Amino acid sequence: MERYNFKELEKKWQKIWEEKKVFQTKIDKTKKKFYCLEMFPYPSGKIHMGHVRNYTIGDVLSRFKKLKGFNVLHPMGWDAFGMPAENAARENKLDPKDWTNKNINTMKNQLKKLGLSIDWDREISTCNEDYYKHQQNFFLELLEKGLVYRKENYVNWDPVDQTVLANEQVIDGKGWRSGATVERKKLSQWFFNISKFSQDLLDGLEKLDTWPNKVKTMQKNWIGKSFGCEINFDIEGDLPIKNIKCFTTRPDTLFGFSFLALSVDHEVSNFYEKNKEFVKFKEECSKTGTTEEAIAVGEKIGFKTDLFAKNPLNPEQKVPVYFANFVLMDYGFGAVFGCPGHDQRDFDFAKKYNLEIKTVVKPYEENNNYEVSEEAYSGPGIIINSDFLNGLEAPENSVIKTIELLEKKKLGKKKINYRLKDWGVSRQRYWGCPIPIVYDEKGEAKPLPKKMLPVKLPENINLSVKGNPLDNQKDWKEIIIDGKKYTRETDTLDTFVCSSWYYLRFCSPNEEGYGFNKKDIDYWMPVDQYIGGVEHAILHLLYSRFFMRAIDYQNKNFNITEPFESLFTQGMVCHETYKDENNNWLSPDEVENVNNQVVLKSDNKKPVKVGPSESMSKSKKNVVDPEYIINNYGADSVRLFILSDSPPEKDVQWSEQGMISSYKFIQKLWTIHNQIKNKIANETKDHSDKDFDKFTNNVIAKITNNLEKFNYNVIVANMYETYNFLINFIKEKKNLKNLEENYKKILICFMPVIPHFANECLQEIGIRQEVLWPNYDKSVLDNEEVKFVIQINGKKRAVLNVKKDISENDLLKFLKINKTIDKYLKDKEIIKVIFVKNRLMNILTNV
RNA sequence: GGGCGAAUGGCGGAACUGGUAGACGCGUUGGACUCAAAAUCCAAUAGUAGCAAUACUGUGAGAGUUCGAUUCUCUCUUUGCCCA
Repeated sequence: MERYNFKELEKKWQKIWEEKKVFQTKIDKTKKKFYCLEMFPYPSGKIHMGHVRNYTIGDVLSRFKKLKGFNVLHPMGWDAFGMPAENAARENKLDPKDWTNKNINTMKNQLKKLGLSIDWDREISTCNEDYYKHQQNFFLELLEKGLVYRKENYVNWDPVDQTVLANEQVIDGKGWRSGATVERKKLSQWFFNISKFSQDLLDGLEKLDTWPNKVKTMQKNWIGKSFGCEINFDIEGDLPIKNIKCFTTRPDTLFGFSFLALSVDHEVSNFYEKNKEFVKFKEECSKTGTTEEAIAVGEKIGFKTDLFAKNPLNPEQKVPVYFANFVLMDYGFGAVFGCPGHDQRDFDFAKKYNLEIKTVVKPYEENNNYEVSEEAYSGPGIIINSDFLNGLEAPENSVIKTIELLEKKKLGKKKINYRLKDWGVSRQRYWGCPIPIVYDEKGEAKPLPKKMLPVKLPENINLSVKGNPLDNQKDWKEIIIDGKKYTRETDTLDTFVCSSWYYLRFCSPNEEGYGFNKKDIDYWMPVDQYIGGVEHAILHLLYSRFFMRAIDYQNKNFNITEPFESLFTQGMVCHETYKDENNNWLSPDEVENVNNQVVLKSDNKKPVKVGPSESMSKSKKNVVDPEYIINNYGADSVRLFILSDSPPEKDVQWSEQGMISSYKFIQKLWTIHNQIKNKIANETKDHSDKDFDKFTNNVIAKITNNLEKFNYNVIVANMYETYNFLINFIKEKKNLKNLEENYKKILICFMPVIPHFANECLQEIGIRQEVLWPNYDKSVLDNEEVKFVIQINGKKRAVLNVKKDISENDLLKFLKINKTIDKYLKDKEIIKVIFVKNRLMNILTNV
C-alpha cells in the first residue's frame, strides 16, 4: 500500500471540481437556498493563517449545507482598494492596479489549493470599474435621497507628506511615515447620514437573534443612545451672546453647577479669534488629540472667558464660562455644564481652577451631611442640597422629574442623544472609488449626470508627487459638461463603502445596469451565515447595516434592512514569540526545540527567549506561511488542524506538533481505509452487527449536531473517535454485511473537513454519484441496552449495562443480587430512590 | 471607571435540558519492531494512599439551592476583550 499522496490527490480533486463546475451556483427555486459568506480579504500579497481559519470554517459549513441538499451560494472576492497598494506602488514605482491584481492572482491560487468550495465564477474585485461604477451610482442615489452631504470637518494632516492621516496612522502625535507633528486641519468632506438611522440600527439589533451578544453590545455602545435634556443657559457678559445650549444626561445635578465648559470650536470662539492667549490655548488643545480616551486620560485645561452663565433653577447663581479641552464639538452642542461633585472630569477641572465643588447626590448609606472629597461620586443615591429636588432617587426618578420641571418652566426640553456620528467617506487618496461629483467655477458641488458614469480612475499617474494624486492630475480633473467647465472631486471613497454592499453584488455579479438585480437578491438575500473576525464588529458591520437601510430608504423595490441573518466571529491564530539575546524578534523557522529547550537553528544553538503566544503578525515575526504548510502537509491536514485545537470562536495556538499529528492522522486513516476497502471487496459478509450500526448512528448524530453548533473542534475529536473505533473493529476481524453502508456514511461525515481525502475514499469503494448527508435514526441509539449509573447516597458506585426502559422496581431487584452494589446496601435501610429513566439511579440509605 | 465574557490534568480542550468530570488531541512514561535510530504500533497517564481490588480528594476561592452542581443563585479573586 502506498502512502496517501496528498499532492497528487488534492490536485486531482481540485481539477475535477473546477472542470465539472461543481460549486457553480444558479437560482433553483425547488431547493432551499443557503448563502454562506466569509469576509472577503484585502489582497495584501499572500494569504495568512487567519484567512485559512476563516475560510476553512466557512467551507466546512458550505459543504455541510450542500450535502444537506441546500442550494449553497459560497462566493469570494477582493476588497481591493486601499492604502497598502498605494504605498507599495509608491515605494516600488509600480501601478497600484498591477500590484493589486498580482496579489489577487497569487492569493486566489493559494485559496484554491485549500480546496474551498467556492463559486469562482462570481468572483468580484472592488477596484474593477464594473464594480465601482455601481457604487458611484449608489452614491448619487443616496445624494438624491438626502443621505449624503458635504461639511467641513477636522482631519489629521501631515504637513510634510501633504496628506490626511487616519487616526491609527498618528503615533504619539506624529505622522507614521514622515514623523512630522500632525496638525488638525479643516477640510470639506462628504458624509453619509448614518446618524439618521441611529434608532433604527439600534432596534434592528433586537431581531438579530443569532448574532453574538458581544457584537450586539458593542454596536449598542457605539450607537450610544442617551436620554437627557437640552438646557438653555442665560449668559451675562460683554459679548452679544444671550444664551448657550447644552445637552446633559444629568439635569438633576443642576444645583451642583459650578462652571460652563465650551469646546474651542464652539461659535463663541469666534469672538476670541484675535485673543493671542486663546489662540495659544486652542493650539494646545489640538495637541492632546481628539480620541475620547486621550481626553479622558490627558490633563484637563481651560481658558476663562469674561462670560457668566445663570443656573436656570437658581437664577441667583452665576458661574464662569470656560473653554475646555475635554469638550468636543461633536457631542451634544459642544457645551457642557460642569458639576464637579458628580463627574470626574468636571472634578479634575474644578480642582485645577479652584472652582466650587458642591455635593448634590449622596449614596444611600450616607447621611445628609455627606460631602464629596477625594473624587466625584457618580453612583446612585438621594438628591440633597437641591431645594425642591431634595429626596428624589437619583438617577432613576430625579432625571425625569427635573426634565418635567424644566419643560414646564420652558427652560429646557427632553432630548435623546446618540453618540453615533455621521460617516465621513472622503479620503484624499488615489487608490479608491472616485466620487462622482464635479464643482462649477463658483466651487458649487454638482452630481455628475448618471449617464456619464463611471468616473474611471486615471491610469499611469505619478504617485511620487506629494499630496492627493488625483488633485495633481490636471487633465483628469478638468471636465467639460454641456460646454461648461467643471473640476472633478479629487477625493475617493472610504474603502468601507466598497465592503458595505459587496454581498449584494455576489448575487448578481454580472448585472450591467445596476449593482444587483431584484430577482437575484429576492432569492439569495439575506446572507444566512456571515463569518469573519470580531475586529469588524463595529465599523464594517454597522456600515453594511446602514447601507441596506440607505438603499431601502424611499425605495419600494427593496425591502432588506438586515443583510446578515446570522453572524459568527472566529478567533485569531496565535503563535509563540521568540527573541534572541539582543531582543530581536525571531521567526519560528529560525528556532528549534532541542530537549525541551528552544534554541537557534543556526550552528551556535544559542538559547532563545520564548514569549507569550500572540496573534500572528509580521512585526513580531511569529507567522507561519500557509502555502509552505499546504505544500508540506496538504490542504486536508491544514484544514483538520486549524479546526482541531480550539473552538472556532476562540483564539487558536498554532503548533507544528499539532500540524504534524493532523498530517499523521490522515495517513492513519488512509491505512485503515485500505484495510476496510479490502474487506468490502474480498471477504464474504456473514453477519450484520448492531454495535457498528449503533456507532455509526451515534457518530452521525454527534457530527451533525456539532456542525450545527459550530463545535468544529469537537467534530475533529469525533473523527478521531471514529478512527479508534475502526481500528478496533479491524482487529476483531469481523466480516459484516453492513460494513460498506456504514463506512460510506462515515466518509460522508468526513467530507466537510477533509473533502479531498473523503472524496477519494468514496470513489475507491465505488461511489461515484453525488452523495447526501446521512440521516441518523434516534431509535437505533441505545436500542437495547443502556449504561445505567448507580449512585449510593450521591456517590457513583457502578455503571451497569441494563435493558432499555427498565423499570425502577426491576432495577432495584437486580441491584440486590449484584455483589458490588449489595455490599453498600447490606444492613441499611433504603430511605429514598431517585430514578431517572435510562440514565441514573440514586439510592439514599440511612447512615 | 463602565459593559460583556472566561477560569476544568503538564498543555489545548470535551461534558446533551442539573445526572459517569477529564471525550479527543498534544506532551510525558513504559513496551514491541530495529544492530541502532527515525517512522510505525501497543499500553499507561487528574492527585494522594495502596502490590492490587479499592478508598478518599478534585472543575479559580467561599457560601447557598438540590438526592445530585463544571452546569443554577450570591460574594470574592484572577484574567481577557470592548468602551471610556
